[in-house]
Amino acid sequence: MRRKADELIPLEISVLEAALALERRGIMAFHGYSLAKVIKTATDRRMLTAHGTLYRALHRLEQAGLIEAFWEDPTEAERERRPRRRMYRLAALAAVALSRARAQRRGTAGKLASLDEEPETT
Amino acid sequence: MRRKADELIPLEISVLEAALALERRGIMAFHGYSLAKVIKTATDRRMLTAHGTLYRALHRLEQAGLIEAFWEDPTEAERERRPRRRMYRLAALAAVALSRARAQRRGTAGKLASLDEEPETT
DNA sequence: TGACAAACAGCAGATATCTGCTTATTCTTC
DNA sequence: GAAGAATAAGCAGATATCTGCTGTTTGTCA
Repeated sequence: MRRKADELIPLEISVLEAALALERRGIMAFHGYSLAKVIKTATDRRMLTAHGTLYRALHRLEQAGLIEAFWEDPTEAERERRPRRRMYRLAALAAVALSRARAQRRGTAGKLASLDEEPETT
Repeated sequence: MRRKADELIPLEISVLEAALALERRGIMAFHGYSLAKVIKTATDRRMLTAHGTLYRALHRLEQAGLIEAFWEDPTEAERERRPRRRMYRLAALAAVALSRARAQRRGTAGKLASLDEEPETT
């Protein structure tokens, strides 16, 4: 695909917008799997048939400095008897990058803003 | 199935024998997934189609005090980019229980002793 | 001996994350 | 405008552990 430096592709914009929406609801950290579920329901049909695409997008965003990653407290995962989550938080740069990206390609993404309404984010 | 108190069923015997064999090779701790791989190759045909059976057997053995469980160091899992393992170690009681069980039902299990030879235990 | 209850076996899938391979798309350069 | 290079998307499956449900086996008791 070869991208222009400093640009965001639709999936990345979607991730950032979803994170922003969560932040507005007071949820300051998210993880890949929850995002995948949100995206699957928000953008109806099959997307991310395998989750690899999403996780790779998260890695890219992390590398770009737009999100910050950290592993959740292992005792929490133990207590809830599930695999440990890698948590993400929006970085300060994200808002700027997002508005710039939105200005460039408007209308391409934005389907995930719908999670402003619904609860249920696990 | 309803079992007599203090008895071991074949799968449990297999697990303990596999653990004992590993111990003799100097490997003092094992985890469920590795055991599943060993069992799958040692007892040729399909066994443990789903791994649930094995994990439940491990829980039983833990409850019976024959193995001791602990979660591996999370930094290790991070470093190797894989889920955290729940490690098991034979308890002191295991040897006694095993020989008693072997005396009771001899010839029923024992297929896993073959891992005395092969390396490759991850 | 037959019925019942308890517990195991097997099936299916959830929870999370990650990687290798192939295919499709897009940018750049000529 | 076509070719070539880089990178994302999609497919498939590995790595680990766990749970709910159904079916099967076995010990016990009448």
